[in-house]
Amino acid sequence: MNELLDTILKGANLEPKLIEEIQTIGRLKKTREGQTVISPGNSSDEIPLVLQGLLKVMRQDANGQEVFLYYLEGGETCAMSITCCLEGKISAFKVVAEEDSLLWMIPMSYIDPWISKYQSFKKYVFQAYQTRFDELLNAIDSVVFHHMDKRLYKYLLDTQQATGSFEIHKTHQQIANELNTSRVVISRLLKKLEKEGKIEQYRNRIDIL
DNA sequence: ACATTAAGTGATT
DNA sequence: AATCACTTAATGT
Repeated sequence: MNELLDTILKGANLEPKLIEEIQTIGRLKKTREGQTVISPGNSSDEIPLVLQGLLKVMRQDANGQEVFLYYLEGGETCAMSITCCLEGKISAFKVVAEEDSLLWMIPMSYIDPWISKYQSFKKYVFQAYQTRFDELLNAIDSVVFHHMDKRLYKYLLDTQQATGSFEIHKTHQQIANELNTSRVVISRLLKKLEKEGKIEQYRNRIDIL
């Protein structure tokens, strides 16, 4: 029934037996743009694997302040939520659909057994984790050294990469919220990027050159 | 034409 | 880099 899932699993170098298990055990979930997939607190007992579309992973603090962390694209799964669920802890992450997306939801309870049972799954998880870890280190650097300009530019490039479009349809205010800064700062930095010839600006829209 | 929302700017901390 | 106060520009009704 699901060719998408098929091609994604085949591309991930997983054992045929595991692929079978994933196909029989998971369930398909459709999310509309803007819909929350995982929110901190209500510990969902399922891990999303992105089949199609785009998920946005954010960190949320006690005051409800949100910071953009990274995107999850097709074939990717949330390494954070996997490690969280292994520890039985509630995730402090929020995952929101950035576009209408198709997800394959896998019950948490299967994750741990699969890791011990399947070498390929262990590799898959660790690889996902490694990638995120490297990214987070970079993110920390940017925050600590107050490089908002670099953070912003990286955010733009990430968005372009993830959506596959050179047009970003967001307001300065929305971007400011994602990076946890003020609109004024974003406006100024975008202006700078525009002067440097890296972007073009319109209302509700930024083009990456 | 008027109201609303988005974006630009100078001054200040 | 953040905030304030204010201006200008774009859009909706």
